[in-house]
Amino acid sequence: MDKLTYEFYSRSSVTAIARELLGKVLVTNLDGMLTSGRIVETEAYNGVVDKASHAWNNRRTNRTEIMYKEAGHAYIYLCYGIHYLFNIVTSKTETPHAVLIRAIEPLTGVEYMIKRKKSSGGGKHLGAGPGNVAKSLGLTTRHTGFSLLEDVIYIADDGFSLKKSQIKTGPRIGVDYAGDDALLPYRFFIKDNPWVSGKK
DNA sequence: CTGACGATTCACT
DNA sequence: GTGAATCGTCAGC
Repeated sequence: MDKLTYEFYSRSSVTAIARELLGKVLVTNLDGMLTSGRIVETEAYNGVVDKASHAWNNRRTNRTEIMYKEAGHAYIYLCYGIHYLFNIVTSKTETPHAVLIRAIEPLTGVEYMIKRKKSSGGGKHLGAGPGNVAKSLGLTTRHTGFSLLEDVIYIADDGFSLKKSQIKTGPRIGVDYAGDDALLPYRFFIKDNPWVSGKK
């Protein structure tokens, strides 16, 4: 499997990157447990001009600083005090674009994913929804700043390809506070894939 | 220092 | 469909 490169992540179109991440394989090798899943749903966050982004209006804080760094880093943060959400930093340094991984189809290490979830193991809860993705793969805020160009957390192309007709777009989920920007078609997912989270 | 709240999930009615 | 869980972050004082 070919690992995605800095050239892939550093392009200026965050929406193109989010679309092209569909079908790729997200791999983590943490605590001696190798787990991976095929990406089936993503969302793009378009930096300073996107009200739904943490970096909207060039907001810089300790938390968002990682988004201003170079492409190919992991940005993971705690949401609602309970769930970790996994993002990939893209574009050039000082341009805080990011792609949120919303759902995966589990491939390897499924037994570890069930163990990580402890309660109510198995089923669609393993990969559908951004909180579940991070949970199953063992990702927490500790992993913010990790480089996806190394071997602990990375995304690879295993040759799986999608037809254009299999890729669907829609408005992002859970960002109603962003006004008009909540309507942008920045959510990308694979048509008819059972692992896509389908709330709201 | 304080208080409000979120790129969510799940159990329960 | 509704609401609780739960805590780091951020703005304001």
